[in-house]
Amino acid sequence: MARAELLAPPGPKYAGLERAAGQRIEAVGRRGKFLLLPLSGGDELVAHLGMTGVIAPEAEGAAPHKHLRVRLLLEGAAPNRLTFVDPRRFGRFLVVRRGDYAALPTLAALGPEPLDDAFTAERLLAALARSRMPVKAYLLSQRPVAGVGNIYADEALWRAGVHPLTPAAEVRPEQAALLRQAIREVLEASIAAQGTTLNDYRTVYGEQGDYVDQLAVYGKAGQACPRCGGPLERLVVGQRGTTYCPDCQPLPRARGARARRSRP
DNA sequence: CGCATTTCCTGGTAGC
DNA sequence: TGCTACCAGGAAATGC
Repeated sequence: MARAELLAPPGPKYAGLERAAGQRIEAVGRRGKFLLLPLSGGDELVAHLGMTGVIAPEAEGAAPHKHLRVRLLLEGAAPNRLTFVDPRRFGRFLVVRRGDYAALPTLAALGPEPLDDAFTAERLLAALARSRMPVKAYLLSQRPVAGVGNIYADEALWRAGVHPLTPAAEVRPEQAALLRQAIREVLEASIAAQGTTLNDYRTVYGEQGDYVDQLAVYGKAGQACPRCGGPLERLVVGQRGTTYCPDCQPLPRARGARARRSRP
């Protein structure tokens, strides 16, 4: 590419872009929610869309987007300008030495790809055994498995019948197997539907994702559980809004808890 | 090191 | 209409 232009205030989210000039984009890869584009000079462009980021070609002759943060000037015939637009600036778009993820600790410690064969029930169980966090919060950390965000965590936990507050280390082996399968099914179905468009998300072709029509619980507190018909409830887990079915996703009785007699 | 808390950001919406 | 207040959340920074 000829150059990477930074249109946002400089900062760690947009580090190293000046080094991209003159390097060829050699591939387009992905790990979890991170896009990885190795560059010919030994660097790597790392992008994360956050919640509202969009990577798309820039229309000829149009005014720059209000929230344009980065513009890549590519060589060759138009369309040869690729933009990163990100209203809320939760996204990242930076250049690092290839494979050097010191500035991206979540990427450095990312769990297995959910659709890889390596993501087995046994591996998930072993990962969960290492944490005392609520299972949902631990899933969101990206460490037991890559790529599961707030929407898909709620959907998968509901499918597996696992309460989001279950301590990760107390998830039973059979629950881990159900959860692993549920994560894979939810992600595969969402990919087939081109993702979940709540407000902003668009595919690279500008299309909305239709998985929103298949959501069972996310954002549906107070509505009927599709499985049992009871009311879905809302919690906050790991600072994130969480919807679940109290009947289909029972919290296991705390280990070592004493039986307590209610006052007559 | 593990985990809880705080921070970053803007658009949308509720309430007055 | 215009104002304030608040909420949404992925990952990093900070604080124990």
